[in-house]
Formats: sequence, C-alpha cells, structure tokens
Amino acid sequence: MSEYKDFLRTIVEEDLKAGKYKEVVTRFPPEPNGFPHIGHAKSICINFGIAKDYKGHCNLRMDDTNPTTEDTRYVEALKDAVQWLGFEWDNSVRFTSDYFSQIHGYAIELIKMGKAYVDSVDEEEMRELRGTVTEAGKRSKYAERSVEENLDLFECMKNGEFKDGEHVLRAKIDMGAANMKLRDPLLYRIRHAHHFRAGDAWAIYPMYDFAHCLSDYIEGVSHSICTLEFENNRDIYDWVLDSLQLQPPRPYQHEFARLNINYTVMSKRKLLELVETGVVDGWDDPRLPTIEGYKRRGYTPESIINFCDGIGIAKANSMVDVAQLEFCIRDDLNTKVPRVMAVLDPLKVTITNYDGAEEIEASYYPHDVPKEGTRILPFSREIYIDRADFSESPEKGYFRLTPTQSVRLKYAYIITFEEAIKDAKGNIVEIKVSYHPDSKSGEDTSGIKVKSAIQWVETNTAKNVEVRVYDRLFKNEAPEGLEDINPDSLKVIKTALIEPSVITDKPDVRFQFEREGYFYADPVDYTDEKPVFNKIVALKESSAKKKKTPQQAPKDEPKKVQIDGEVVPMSEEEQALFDKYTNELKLNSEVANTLARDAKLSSFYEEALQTLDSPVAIANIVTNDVARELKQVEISELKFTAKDVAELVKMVNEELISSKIAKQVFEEMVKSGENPTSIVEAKGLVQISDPEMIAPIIEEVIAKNPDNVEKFKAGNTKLLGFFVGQVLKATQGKANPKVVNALVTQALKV
RNA sequence: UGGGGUAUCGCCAAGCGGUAAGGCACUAGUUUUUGGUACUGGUAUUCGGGGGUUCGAAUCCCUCUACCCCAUCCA
Repeated sequence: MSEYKDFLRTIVEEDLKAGKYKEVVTRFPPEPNGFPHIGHAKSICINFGIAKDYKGHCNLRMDDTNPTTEDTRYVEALKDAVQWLGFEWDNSVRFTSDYFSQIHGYAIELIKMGKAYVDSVDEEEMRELRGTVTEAGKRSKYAERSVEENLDLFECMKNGEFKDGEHVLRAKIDMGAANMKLRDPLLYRIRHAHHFRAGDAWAIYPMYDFAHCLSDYIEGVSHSICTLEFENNRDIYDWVLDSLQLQPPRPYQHEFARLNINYTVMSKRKLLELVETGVVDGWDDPRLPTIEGYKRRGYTPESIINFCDGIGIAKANSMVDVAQLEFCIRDDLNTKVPRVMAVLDPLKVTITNYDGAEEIEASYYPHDVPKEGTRILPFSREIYIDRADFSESPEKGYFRLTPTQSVRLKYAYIITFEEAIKDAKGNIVEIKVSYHPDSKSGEDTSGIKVKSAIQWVETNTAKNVEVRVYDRLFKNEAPEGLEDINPDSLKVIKTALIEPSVITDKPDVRFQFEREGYFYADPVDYTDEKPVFNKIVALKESSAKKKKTPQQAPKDEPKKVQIDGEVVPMSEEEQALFDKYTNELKLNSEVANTLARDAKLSSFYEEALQTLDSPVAIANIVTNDVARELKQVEISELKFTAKDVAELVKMVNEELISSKIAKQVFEEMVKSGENPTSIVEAKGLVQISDPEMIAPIIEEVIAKNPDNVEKFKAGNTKLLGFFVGQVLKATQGKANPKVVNALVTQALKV
C-alpha cells in the first residue's frame, strides 16, 4: 500500500483510532435483480478490501425488499462474482428478508413514538402533496391519525387485509424539507407478491430507506459504503437510526463515485436492453462489462482487482479509459501464460528449396518470463504466415517480408521472397520463398540481418480453430443507446490455424498468440474437435505497426469561454455599508463587499472596531478567518468574542506575533475560547525578528539542502518558499517570515 | 429554480498554507528472434474562471461558471 489512503480508508482509520468501533464491519449489499458488472466489482473491492485491510469483516447481503423484481438466480450470480474475485464473506450470505420481523418491530416502535403514520392517499395525490424542489409539500389529512389507529391499520396492512397501494406507512419528518427525501418518506408499502425467499408470509415490504439502515445496524455494520446517488438518502438513514434511539455503536453512511468506463454502459437497464434485444448473446457475452462477460472473455480476477485498486476511490463523477483495464489484463497475463503461434489470416507459403520435414523445440515462454516449458513445432516445405506479414509494396518503416526484405520465421529459418502467385483478380493466393539453411534459430551463421521474426504454422499439422475477435461494444465514448453500437464489435474467424501443441498438449487455457494478443479457450463452446478461442485483448502496438489508424481527428473545439454570471445587486443598506467601508475605513472593495453583504460578519466587525481602531487589519481577519467559523454557526455560538479578535490584531500590529502565528492562535481561540494573549504566553509564540538569531538557522537549512540550492540558483525561484518554510519549521513558526524571506533571498544570492 | 455533491495533465488520482505524487495514455531512446515485455528519459510555471487575505495559496475567504444527484408505493 502506498503512502496515501483513499478518503474512505482515512475515515475508517480515524474512527478506529477514536475508538468509535471495536472492529470495522462493512457489507456489500446488492439487490438481487440483475447480474453483477464491473461497477459491482469496484464496490466489492472497496467493501471487502477495507474489511481485509483493517482486519474486520464484510458481509454479503442481498437487499431483497422488492419481491416483484428479485430472483434467486441473481443471488447465485452475485455470490459467484464475489467468490470469483477471491473474497470471502463473513458467515453465510445475509438477506434483508431475514430481518423483516425485526424491521417490522422497529416500524411499530416508530408508530408508537408518533413518528410514523399510515397514509391512505393514492399515488397521484401523494406526488402532488410532496411539492416540488422549490415549493414545500403538504401533509395529507391522514397524518393526523392516532397512534392506536395507525397501529391498527398497520396491523391490517400486514395481515393482507388491503389491496396493493391502498395504504402506506410513512415517516413523519418534514413535508417542507429542502431535501425532498425527507418529505415524509415511505417506510412500508403493500405488495401481495410472492417473495423468492420469504414466500407469502408478508403482504407488506419495507422500503430501501427503512430497511437498509436497520439491516446495517442489525448486522453491526460500522461503515455503510454506497454510491453518490444515495447522498440525499443519508439524512433518512440518520433519522431512522436516531429516532429509534438504538444502542451505539451505529453505522454511518459514506458515499463514493460509481465506476464508469468509456465505450460501454453500466446501468442495469441498458445492460438488460442489450441482452433482451439480442444485440449481445446473453449476460456472459464477452463484450459486456458484466462479471460473467469478463470471465467468459478470459479476464482474470487479479486483473479486475488490480484495475479497481488502480482507479482509486473519490467523490468526483468520472469515466475511466478502457485502456486502463486493458493494461491490467495484459500486465497480468504477460507473466503468466504460454506463447504459441497462430495464424489468423493465413497466406500459403512454399519454401521452394526445402525438402522433408523437421521438428523444432521451442520454449513456451520468452526470455523475460521465468517459467519453464517447451513444445515441438513441426516444420516443412509448406507453411502459413499471416497475410499482413507480407507486403508487395510496403510503406516506409514496414519490418516484415517484402520482395526485397527477408524475414525470420520465429524459432526457424530466415526466408527470402521469390514469387507471388495471384488469382484472376490479382489477389495473392500464395507466395514462394527460399530459405537459408544456415540461418536456423539458435545456430545462425548466415549473417543475414532481419528486422522482424514472424509467427507461422506448418500446413499438415496445423489445427483449424475458430477465433472470436472482440472489439468495443459501442463506437461512442459515452453511448446513449442502441444507435451507438459498434457494428464490428465481434468478428468470427473460422479459418484460423494454430500450432498443434495448443490442442494436443493443452498447456493452459489462456495463451498469448505471438504478436497478436491474449486469447482464451472459450469455456462454453470449445471442444477438441472444434476449438474456439476468445480474444481477450490485443498486444500493445507501437505506433509504427499500427496501420494508418484514423488519427482521431484533433477536434479543434473552440476554447470554452467562461461566462461570468451576474452578481446579485446589493440592497440599499448593504450599499451604504459598502460605501462607508470603502470611503471612510479605506477597506479594499472586495473585503468591503464581503463584509457589507453579510450581516453577521459586519456586526462582528463593527463590534471589534470598538475595541481597536484598526479597520483594515480587523476587516481582513474577519472576512477571512472569522467568516469561516460563522459559516456554520451564529455569533452567539462562537467561543471567542470580537474583543478577542481585536486583541489578536493588536498583537500583530505591534509585531509581537506574525500573521502566521496569528492564524495559529486564532485556531486555538476557535477551539478553546481562550484569550489570545494567554494563548501566546502559554505557548511562547512570540515572534523572532532578530536577524542574528535567524541567520544561523538559515545557514543550517541551506547546508542541509545543497540540491535545492543548486536548483534555485539554476532558476527555480519557487524554491524560495521551500527554504522559508524550512526555516519557519525549525523555529516552530516563530521566526518572522518577512525577515526570513529577506534573509533567505540574500543568502541564496551569494 | 430549493437542497445535496463535484471540478488538479488526454483519462483516473494524490495533495489539507511552504519544491504540483503516482498510474493509464502519449512520446523519445536502450535491450529484445513478439513492432510485446523490461529499463531510462520527456510530458501541468499551474490546479474550472475572477478577485481577496498572506512573506508565500491547488490548499483560507468572497464571487461567478460548468457538470452530477433528489419531486418511483425502485434500490
């Protein structure tokens, strides 16, 4: 693990350090209503990964609160995904449905507390009553029902005495809440549906917002990690747990940005559409970003995990480049799998001066992969090479066989072009070459220099295989729908040829086909009679080999001009205050503006002015530092007073302390409410301005950092800050920065 | 439009007042019987824009802009 921790791990560490929890408990809580994709993998890696890192545990919980969409087949797929990635969940798989009784009990408690009620308006009316983002909603008349009536109704709901939709149980929170989620959210709805686990035991089912937080609590989860779109739900999460006054410790929710990858889609809805319309061949289609898809394509769990670890965790919506995923699988397979020769687009080659046959022993692994293993390559007069490895009229920089350029057959001989045989249309159907008997690999005395060694297979012994070449499913980086499908996302090559050992010896299921890419024996369709290989990923290609790839036309987007919005005009009083500040007190307009527009700030400012007549200095500290504190709280809640601030400014004015120390003192005032003078005294923060005392420290710093002195003298003037910082650090911030600055500048000039 | 989030290289992403980490991609070179791998180097005078505070700002303050989420009896 590197130096830094992602923000989730930082939170976990702090909580552990603070003793908030004895153990970290996380959970991976999918709803079993769809197949897991690589976005789930990210969540799995985060939840199980954090549990592992901090020696806690992670539960696998099926969030099965909606009987109409969920199914046990998805449960199996989800379990498989976690296992395939190599994680172990704590105990057996959990199900929210196992907690239905407990959750129901909590609902009754809430009703008894008067914090939940049975509402009986229909859906449409409820929507209307909810209000809009800018207008408050109104509570329905049913909110006034008595506790007894609510209890009774809720019991009847549970017993299935009402039809779907007739009643719901809602939390009584606030219909005017700015957070729409808090406008009396639904807790339970009636669903006369068969639940795949609970059967027909229940006629009511809890909603996500009610069930999730309680399930977390029941399981003793410490950190409930979910994606960004649940940020608004956090308030309900907290409301439920707080209202129920549950015994601590209780879980807290933290959100991260979900994974997006370009040229693919990740939403259940879009994935389902692809499968249902038959655009892809089932949930395990290798072009899909589903776990099943990657698995079938040949990706390894390690590569997926490395990918998830590599992309980091943050709160900014982002779209990761598939190239990063491709890197991970290449990187993993490079050191693992055997190299073999396959020819995808065969071109017949006759070696006119070769007779008979021979067997060549060749290593499965290149020199830089420390693995053992060899196979026999049959060789004879007739072989196949890839069509792309011969060019009659090569472009500049072409390394392979041409009429004038010889090439090596990997592990075998160097061949030289003689003649191209063409059909009636002028297509090359065969080429004739001659070989150099003294150029055999490993015992080459020919002295011929070639630029490249190409793969080949021997005609009589090569096996015919089917190769499925996959490309990105969509042609757009951020596909919208089916219209963005890449029509060439799958190419089936039925006439590919492969060296015999791959089929007969089966050294592995994943291979590198030399110079082509990594391939995987399809776990479903492969048979020895009809071998099928999926292309996992191509080898990286240097730009020289890439054939005139359409150099993504550099779209010269006009540089976006940032439009400045209009600032709300000041009210008359604000304007008067602003004028007074700028004219009488000589504040700069920015500071005056901030002060004038904020009543809290200006009143605080005026009060401080009464103690000390230093309008500019006080204005600066009030607008910058006091403002930060006043963002959250009222003046009356501050631990320090305007008088304290004035006193602090006075010390700065008298150069008793530097502004840097002043910040430090201010921090302390915020925390403890201590008087600034006593803080300065207690901590001995008086500033050092005497050059005599500072100079030796500077010398020391300079002596310790010869490299940076060099760089500075070479023109890296930014380093001045570094030196000043070092000196300040050495004096615990007490040195007068202005003096230090001047002194350092002088010292470095020499 | 009210609320909640987010903006650092082409793509991810560290950084929390004192020298703009790292990975992917790109690029140049060395090694190489894979145009692969490995290795070495090059890639942000600047952190969404503008102001302010400070000796010093990606980091603190003000302000503007852009994007995402919220008005399912889905999760």
